[in-house]
Amino acid sequence: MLSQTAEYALRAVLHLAQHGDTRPIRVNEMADALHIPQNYLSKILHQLTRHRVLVSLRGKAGGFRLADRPDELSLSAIVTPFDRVDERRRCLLGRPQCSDRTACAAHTRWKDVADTVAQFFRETTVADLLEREATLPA
Amino acid sequence: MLSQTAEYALRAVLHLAQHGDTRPIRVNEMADALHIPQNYLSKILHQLTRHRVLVSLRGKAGGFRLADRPDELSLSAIVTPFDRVDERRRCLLGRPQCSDRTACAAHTRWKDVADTVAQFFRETTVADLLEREATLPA
DNA sequence: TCAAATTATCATATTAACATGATAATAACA
DNA sequence: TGTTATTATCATGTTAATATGATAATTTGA
Repeated sequence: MLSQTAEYALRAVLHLAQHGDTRPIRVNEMADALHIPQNYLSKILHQLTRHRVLVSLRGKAGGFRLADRPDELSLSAIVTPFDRVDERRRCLLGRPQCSDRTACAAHTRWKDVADTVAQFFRETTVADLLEREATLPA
Repeated sequence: MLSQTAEYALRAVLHLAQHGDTRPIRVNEMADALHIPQNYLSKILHQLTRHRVLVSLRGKAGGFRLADRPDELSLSAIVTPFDRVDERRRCLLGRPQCSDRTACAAHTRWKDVADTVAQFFRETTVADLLEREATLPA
């Protein structure tokens, strides 16, 4: 469903939301904690910074922080720099438009499914992902 | 959502369902009609034959036919040799099991979304895809 | 002002998906 | 029985995603 890269991005942002409220978190901290290749993660975090999902701080005591509150940050914002999960192609068969004579029953049903997926990413926030983590039994 | 390969498979099977009821259809016919590379399509059709979705006939007047009636053939059967859309990983974050303390609200919602997708492929048949093609205005 | 710690960037390697080209195996039929 | 048309298979090439390694730029603080 998601590329490796987008999944890394999600996991990294989630880590920041959980641990980054008092100080910036360094790439290598995250890479170690999440088992993601360090230089690869570095580029992903840089991308997220360019898309204003994160803020980066260089030099000593540097690292990354969330640019916004977790409840303001949708999964879509995190993922679209890598996977464009919103402008996902609607037609299962890759036909340019589904309004021609191929707009069959199944195509309509497929559009519903694709919309469900897109809506999930648009409407779910990082805060939603964290919400229950603490309250469930370990 | 689907790999290029799986999409080719779907389109080829659909073509067979529409045109293959009287005689087998050759690879090059399909490749031309659907704009799919011929040798690549050849391997895809071979795979589908090994998975008993198609039947192949060699030699003169050879080609491919559906192994079953269109209403017996699920999209899942066509796609899983290439994309395993059914045993899709449930956890968005790639965590091995979602029953641990990360089984948050959003994870549950994600599982619903993933199930919706899986169900679509399981329950939609080739016949469903064809159903309305003829009855809609061109 | 310089050393250390960090992100940013450049160059390259690896792997898998996608694709092409050529040949072998098989079946039909003149 | 041999020729032709077809699928099956083997070998190779291309491209994009993933990953690694090295260096530059920036910031902090001694």
